[in-house]
Amino acid sequence: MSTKNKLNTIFDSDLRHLMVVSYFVLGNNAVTNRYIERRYQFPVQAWSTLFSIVMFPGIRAKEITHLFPRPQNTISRAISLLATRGLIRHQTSTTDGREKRLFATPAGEELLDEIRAISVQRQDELFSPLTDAERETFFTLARKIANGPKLLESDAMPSDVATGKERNTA
Amino acid sequence: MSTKNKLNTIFDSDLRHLMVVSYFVLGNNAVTNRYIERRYQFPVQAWSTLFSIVMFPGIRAKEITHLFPRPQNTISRAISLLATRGLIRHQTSTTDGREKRLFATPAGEELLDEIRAISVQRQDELFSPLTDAERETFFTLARKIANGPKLLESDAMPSDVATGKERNTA
DNA sequence: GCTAGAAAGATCCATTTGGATCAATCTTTC
DNA sequence: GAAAGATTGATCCAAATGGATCTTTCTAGC
Repeated sequence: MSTKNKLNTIFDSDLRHLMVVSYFVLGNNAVTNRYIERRYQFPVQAWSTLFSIVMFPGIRAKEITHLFPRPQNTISRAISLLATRGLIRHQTSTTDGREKRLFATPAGEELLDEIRAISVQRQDELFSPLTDAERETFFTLARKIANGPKLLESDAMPSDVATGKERNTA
Repeated sequence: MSTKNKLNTIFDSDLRHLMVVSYFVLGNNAVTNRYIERRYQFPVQAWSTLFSIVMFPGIRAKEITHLFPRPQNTISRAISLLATRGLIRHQTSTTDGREKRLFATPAGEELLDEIRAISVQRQDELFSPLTDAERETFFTLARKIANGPKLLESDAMPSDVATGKERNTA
């Protein structure tokens, strides 16, 4: 049985909906992450962070973790890397001394434009098997899933599950 | 502007197709990975690997990297972890001494059944915003994308791009 | 049947990761 | 207005990651 047939078998199984999305996103991430890291010498979350800051000048680090679901320290590190490179600057909020408002520098905006253009090309490439109408259908459905209440809070896989270790001693 | 509105703005941008999928997969992965690691004390790729082995008895490590696009050493480590736990066994191929054929033990099959049942529940939960018909439409389109020729080989983001460092010295 | 090259899988090691903790600041309650 | 608790973002550190390399085995060409 060839690898292609094995993939088809998986995509016929009871977990097919989850598997097919995992597969294409894992595959796409491998391509995207390698490219961004090699070409720009920073992790992909630095690009996500820069994107957030250019789109929403004055955004706070905490909010970025909600736009791109990554751990807080990951975003924190991306911010300090971008600041070191002179791509963003931060200024402490006047109303709350804990908050740091983030802004892109001209160099940051310029770099974002470049990466963004390449990403649009990548998007076209990735979705090229679909017609325009199909892309919109896919997008509409994906957006419904993204808005679902159980995306980040699961009953099936609760975040406070007892660990294997604890279960053994119980 | 609230975080919810920011998300909607992103989902209205030129990168919306990529962003919406990234968003829901990153979110789902956070939930799934944390659960599997906490509950079973192994990384999520160990479950992917066990799944592959139960589905396809005698599969080789190399093939698993094509079913779940992860680096080769990641799968190699998952295999040795599963073997240590007594969940799988390997036997060197009679026709090729380099190949190790992988098989699940009864304990491995039992564990897979358990995780698989939970994963099906998680799948239902994640896709609950869609009707059954919408789920099938989404699946059909996602499968087309997964089968696309540019998934793992990109023109927009080629794997042999010159690094930032090299470009500076050129 | 010998040698050069390719392929499978294990291992090495510098770097990254993310849960946990910490310091600073703000809010609430009495 | 003092103390307890919550929130933001930085930092710590043990563990995981993944590119590169190594070993073993197979294959091709002569």
